Amino acid sequence: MVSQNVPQATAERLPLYYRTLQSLVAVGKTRISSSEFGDLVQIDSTTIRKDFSYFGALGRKGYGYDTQYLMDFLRKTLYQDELSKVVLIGVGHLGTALLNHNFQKNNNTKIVKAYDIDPSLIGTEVSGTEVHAMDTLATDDNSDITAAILTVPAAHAQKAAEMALASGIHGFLNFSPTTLSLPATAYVRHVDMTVELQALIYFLNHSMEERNSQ
Amino acid sequence: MVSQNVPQATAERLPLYYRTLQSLVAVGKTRISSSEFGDLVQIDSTTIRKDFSYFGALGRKGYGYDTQYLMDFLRKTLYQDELSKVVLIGVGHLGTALLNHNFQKNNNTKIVKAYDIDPSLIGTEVSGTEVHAMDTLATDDNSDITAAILTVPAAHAQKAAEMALASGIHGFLNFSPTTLSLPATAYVRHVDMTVELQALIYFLNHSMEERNSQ
DNA sequence: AAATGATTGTGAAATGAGTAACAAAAATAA
DNA sequence: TTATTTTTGTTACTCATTTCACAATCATTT
Ligand SMILES: NC(=O)c1ccc[n+]([C@@H]2O[C@H](COP(=O)([O-])OP(=O)(O)OC[C@H]3O[C@@H](n4cnc5c(N)ncnc54)[C@H](O)[C@@H]3O)[C@@H](O)[C@H]2O)c1
Ligand SMILES: NC(=O)c1ccc[n+]([C@@H]2O[C@H](COP(=O)([O-])OP(=O)(O)OC[C@H]3O[C@@H](n4cnc5c(N)ncnc54)[C@H](O)[C@@H]3O)[C@@H](O)[C@H]2O)c1
Repeated sequence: MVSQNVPQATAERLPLYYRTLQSLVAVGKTRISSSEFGDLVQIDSTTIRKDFSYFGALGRKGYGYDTQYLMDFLRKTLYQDELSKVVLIGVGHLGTALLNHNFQKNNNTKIVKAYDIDPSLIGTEVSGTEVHAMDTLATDDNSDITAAILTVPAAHAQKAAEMALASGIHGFLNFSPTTLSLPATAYVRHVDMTVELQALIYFLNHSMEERNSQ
Repeated sequence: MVSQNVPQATAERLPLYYRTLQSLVAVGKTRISSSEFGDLVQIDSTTIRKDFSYFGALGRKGYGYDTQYLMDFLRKTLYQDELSKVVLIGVGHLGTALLNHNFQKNNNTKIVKAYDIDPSLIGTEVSGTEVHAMDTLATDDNSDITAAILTVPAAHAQKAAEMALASGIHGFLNFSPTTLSLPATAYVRHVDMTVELQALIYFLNHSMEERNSQ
């Protein structure tokens, strides 16, 4: 498989490239150069070319890249053309926002069900997604589920992740502000909005200082 | 100022360190070694020690770090002990979740007001935060505001950011799936949940392949 | 008070990512 | 057809970050 040598940093940019190509195809743009594409996503054109080169020669010299071809290639690379099913655990404020958002529109990805412990939520539908009881999670067969989105309070995130793992889920997108300790068979990505906001404020404070002192 | 030589990667870990120290202090732990702390946040202990070393000698050899002291130090470094005011633009599903969450509890950070274009929202309070009309944003004086959280639809993010910039806001936490083009005086952080989910699925697919082929 | 053990702080080495430079190739123009 | 322009793919280089290795230092035990 080609993809074994793809650097982590490159792999993390692919979804952005894919989404940007979708927009380009949608507005009827059939070709684009690495520099124009780079301007669009605010990444150096050399980085773009290098990223694509890990997958072979996707462009044509003197011409650029065919948007439709590149988009199709990335779709296959990212999803292997299969629908990825995910579950959401914790139907609170953030969980409800995510259910409403629905990732399916542009990606081969769907939240197929949700879990919560709140009896008043269990059995209801939130934005068309059924809410199941947390009790059933560990014993359910979720081996066809790619990933779980964790939007439970921090104190319950570890336990919830373990239950999901027991049901056959190996991927986790953790929105709660806590680190998960899971066996190496699991893969966790952590989206920490609080940290993002704090980091933003830190950089603002310190870049201002630099300007003042110069 | 010491902080001029702090690498970006280090600066981005500080908020996580700070929050973890808060938990440790809360449960009464008074000292911790870099390796125990590293286990907790899942970062190599050498990286932890090196990160702290950019700020001078914060620990004691043969002993470790004093949690209270380190926490206080990081609070001052991160916030300079001033309350950071932020605004939120776009009181929809995600915006409402963020307003409800309220970052103030653990950080010196507060969402002081919100903006939206929806007439049915303008003038109301959402989770205790007043919603202002978008019309007034560009002409408001927001020079005391550190950052704007952008939770408007992608098509409106650029315009909203420009208006906020005009009102004196220079920091942006952009949740919409689009790249912002702003002058160098602005600092933007992009939280793209769709990209996170796609990247997660990509890594799952490809690490599985590797396992199968080995 | 001396010996032992723990743990930091830090140069040096290794890894990884981003950037620059440019030959090769294809497209386009003359 | 030939010349010129465009733009890729890639090699070499630079920069940033992580990891290694270990002396220096402090805490703790005897
Ligand atoms: N709301 C935000 O904007 C925001 C921002 C950043 C981080 N977060 C984090 O996301 C997580 C959820 O935030 P929220 O604002 O949606 O909280 P919330 O309290 O609104 O929702 C939590 C939901 O999880 C359910 N729950 C509680 N314990 C559970 C368990 N053991 N198993 C299954 N479900 C359980 C609750 O019934 C509730 O529906 C928290 O960890 C929070 O820190 C939220
Ligand atoms: N909801 C999610 O979980 C989620 C997840 C990932 C990304 N996002 C992104 O976050 C953004 C908001 O998502 P959402 O689900 O909250 O959408 P939403 O439609 O629920 O809310 C959007 C809000 O913005 C307001 N708005 C629209 N145009 C505006 C303008 N020009 N100026 C000011 N306010 C304006 C609307 O009145 C509405 O209140 C979108 O860009 C979305 O792609 C959302």
